[in-house]
Amino acid sequence: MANKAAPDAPPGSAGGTPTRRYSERSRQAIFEAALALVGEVGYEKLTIEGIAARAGVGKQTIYRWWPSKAAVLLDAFGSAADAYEHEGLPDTGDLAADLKAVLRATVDEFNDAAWQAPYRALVAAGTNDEELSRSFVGRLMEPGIRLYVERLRAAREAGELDPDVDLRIGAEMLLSPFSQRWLMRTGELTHAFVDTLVDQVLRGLRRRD
Amino acid sequence: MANKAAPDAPPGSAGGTPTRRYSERSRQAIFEAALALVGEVGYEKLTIEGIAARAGVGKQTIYRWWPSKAAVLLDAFGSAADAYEHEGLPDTGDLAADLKAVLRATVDEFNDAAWQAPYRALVAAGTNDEELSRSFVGRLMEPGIRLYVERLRAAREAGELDPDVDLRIGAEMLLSPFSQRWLMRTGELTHAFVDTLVDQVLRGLRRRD
DNA sequence: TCTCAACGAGACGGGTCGTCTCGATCGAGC
DNA sequence: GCTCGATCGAGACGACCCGTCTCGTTGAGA
Repeated sequence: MANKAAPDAPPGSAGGTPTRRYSERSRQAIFEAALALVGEVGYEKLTIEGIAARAGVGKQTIYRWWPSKAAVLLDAFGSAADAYEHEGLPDTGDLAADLKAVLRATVDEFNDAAWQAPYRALVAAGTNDEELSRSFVGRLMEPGIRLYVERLRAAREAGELDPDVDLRIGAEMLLSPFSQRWLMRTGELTHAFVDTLVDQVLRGLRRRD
Repeated sequence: MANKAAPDAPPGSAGGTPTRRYSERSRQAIFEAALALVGEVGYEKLTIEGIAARAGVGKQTIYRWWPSKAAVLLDAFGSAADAYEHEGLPDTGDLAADLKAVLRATVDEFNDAAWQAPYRALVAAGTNDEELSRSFVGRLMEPGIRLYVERLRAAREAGELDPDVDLRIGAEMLLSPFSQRWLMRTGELTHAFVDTLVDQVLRGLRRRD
């Protein structure tokens, strides 16, 4: 079954299909309009008509390629995220320091207002739409989680972590309290918080001497 | 500033204001209609008009008391949740067993379809609406988190946990991976998962011998 | 140069929004 | 019991957005 949230990119990605017609200009205009508008009016008041008008595009052009405003945002966000490809977490040999550095940077990123509106909008939409959330998780979240799992695996193989540790759950112990605080505003997102979190999580994962 | 998501309950709670007029029948009918409808058509297609029609109530009666459909759901959910007051987590002296028992029960509860729609809807709405999310967290989530913090505190005072442990973050290490999996569907919610999670979290919190 | 799908633009019926206006209903105070 | 006034159920109203459907127009592929 085709992933309705990620339609074929018209001219890009040399697929098997002959090729769609021109549209790249409209595509970019739609992404920019969607991201700008969701920041201005919020997700609830974001409309397809509004995006089309702002992008200088016909409504049909949007309806032709995306099934919902959430799908437009997902593509817009994914297109922006693809820009900086993941190159893995740093590995200086000091696991705690590496994790703290990355998570501190992520704190700053998540406290940036420009980021918040579209990202929150996507999570919210995915909460109520299972298919969308699967696309969202698979495209934007899962790769990030795997980076942490891999960094933990390297530490385990270096003898730093207990061999019996469940790496996936270990990564979730690091990331979920973080994203939960941000998403549901159950607590502040500070450098001190991630430092304590990293220390307390690693205490449980480390090999006993 | 008044909490717009939780208007004065008309006849209940003897406040300073003289008293609102009768409405309890309508109030209950609105809650029942809202919860039933959100389960049938989902949050996106839930409308104020629909709730009013189903409850046999004028639209104005809803608009008079609540600012949005999310606020109606929050009150409906809170009113249902107030029914079974929290009486604290079990304390048999075996922390791991107690936590596993409670979290396993919570797994079953969260896998219940009837629960999911309104709860997801509220989280989603709160994601995009800061004030709503603060009401939601304060009224429905924070009390639950505190139960875990208190159970951990009892264990720490019994000498089971390290005295330096941050209880709040400890509780989040237990609960956030859980709710994250449920909310964003990043993984399955099973008894085996919570068992491993509890073991792995407690490994880090326990006092070293 | 010709062809034809995608394009911008916008008309269309249907539905919901939030506000407003009706009598009717009921609690509070006399 | 009677008056008073706020809330009640009901629904009309204009505005907006939905998703579909035409229009000519544009531009890439043959």
